[in-house]
Amino acid sequence: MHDLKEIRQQPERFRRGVEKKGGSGADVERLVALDTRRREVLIRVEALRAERNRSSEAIAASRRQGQSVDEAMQAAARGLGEQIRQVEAELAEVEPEIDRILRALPNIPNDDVPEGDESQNREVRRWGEPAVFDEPAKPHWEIGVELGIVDFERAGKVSGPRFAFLRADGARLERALIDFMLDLHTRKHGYTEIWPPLLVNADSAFGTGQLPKFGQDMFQTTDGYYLIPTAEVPVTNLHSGEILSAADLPLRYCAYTPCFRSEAGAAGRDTRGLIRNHQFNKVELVKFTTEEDSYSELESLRRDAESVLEALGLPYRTVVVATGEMTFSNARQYDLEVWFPAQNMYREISSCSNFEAFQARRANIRYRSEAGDVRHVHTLNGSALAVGRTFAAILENYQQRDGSVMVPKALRAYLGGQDRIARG
RNA sequence: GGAGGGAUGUCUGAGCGGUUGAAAGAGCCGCACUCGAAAUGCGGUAGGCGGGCACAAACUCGCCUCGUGGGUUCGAAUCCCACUCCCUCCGCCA
Repeated sequence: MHDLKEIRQQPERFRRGVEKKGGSGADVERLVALDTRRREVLIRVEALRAERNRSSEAIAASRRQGQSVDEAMQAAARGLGEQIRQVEAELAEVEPEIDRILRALPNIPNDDVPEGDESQNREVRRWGEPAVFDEPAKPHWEIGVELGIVDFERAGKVSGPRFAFLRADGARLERALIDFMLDLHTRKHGYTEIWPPLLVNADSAFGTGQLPKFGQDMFQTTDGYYLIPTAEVPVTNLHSGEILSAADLPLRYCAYTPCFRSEAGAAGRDTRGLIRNHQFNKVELVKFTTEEDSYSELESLRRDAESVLEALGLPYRTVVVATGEMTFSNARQYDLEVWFPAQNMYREISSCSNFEAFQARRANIRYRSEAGDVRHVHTLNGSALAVGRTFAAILENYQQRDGSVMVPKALRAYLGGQDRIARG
């Protein structure tokens, strides 16, 4: 959510920014007009309230001196109350409309973000050499099924499309990846591990920006909870409504959770495999910091995510995501894309974003600076990594001619020293 | 599910119709003492919105806010209603 005062001061900047993010510039213009109207009415209503307060004060003063209450004074005050009620009704027309528009307005991109659609994403890093295969590389869903470690058919029977069972070494590999990532971030990168609720209320979903516009992307329970689409939601809202101390910043959290997404609107895309399932595991990094530090924290966050791929020996590239492909709430977004040999392309495995104060305003997360003033924090988060996609990338990049899959060295300790997954 | 208690500022915690936007303590900031620190003493310290000011800061005036929403009243932290959340006990249960 934006600060209405900032929009008032720089309407053109917001209009352009919102349009780059696919929002409506007309909404910004409407907001400015409504804001002007609101302040006019507010001045009137506040003057009336001040008058009423003065007369109530006068009644109180004369009571205190033991004088009897002046009927005329009371009647006048009552009349003021009626006038106030009328002007307040005008406010009640304007304010909900301002609120409605403001809450649905996307964040605006930081200056350094390339404009345009996905094709304008700017590569900033490329790491690792894609392996060369004698025969065409198999897709991970074939490898996994042939090894007996992934089962889509039975998942279809038990749940439906876009689900998977993992079995034996598959289930162990998934668990090993989660442990490996958590250990890396908590021991080497200084994050505090969190195990959050997997169901959240509507306020929390609003705080991070899933609501009001993207409710259909989440699974909702019959009694008003949402299954989290990412740990970002509960972990960012961990400090909602709080005023943190500057001395505590930055706060760095790390959380493994299952994530649930309805994938409404993704019909027909990535219907096979582990890339786009309704349920997947993810290790998420979340930071709370100051506006001075948030962009350097974004760089280190991105490095922390990249280090997972490097430790696992998976070739990847990092792109700055162009304005048209960015999410609703963020101001700058890096995507990490891992190499999938069977598809012969890099595909997203992590998204690292700086939300600046956008989420902090929605969730009301502030801090008291050393100077003593209260300001909104900047929030950041990034996947490090999406576990299901990492699992898939390992199968494809480490596949052997005999159908087995080598285990990346960094992971072997988590699999009791096992260096290969073969048909069992 | 049943019975009861509670929600106040950065935190703990008083207040229970009118100088209470709020006692006290802690924390934090400033100053004094000190070579420095600790300890001690003195002072300051809620948030939001709007006006004035050419922007901003500072300053200043006003409005709103004591879980949320509504009501009673000239006037509500204080009374009434609804809701949310937390705690205790009982029941049930992984």
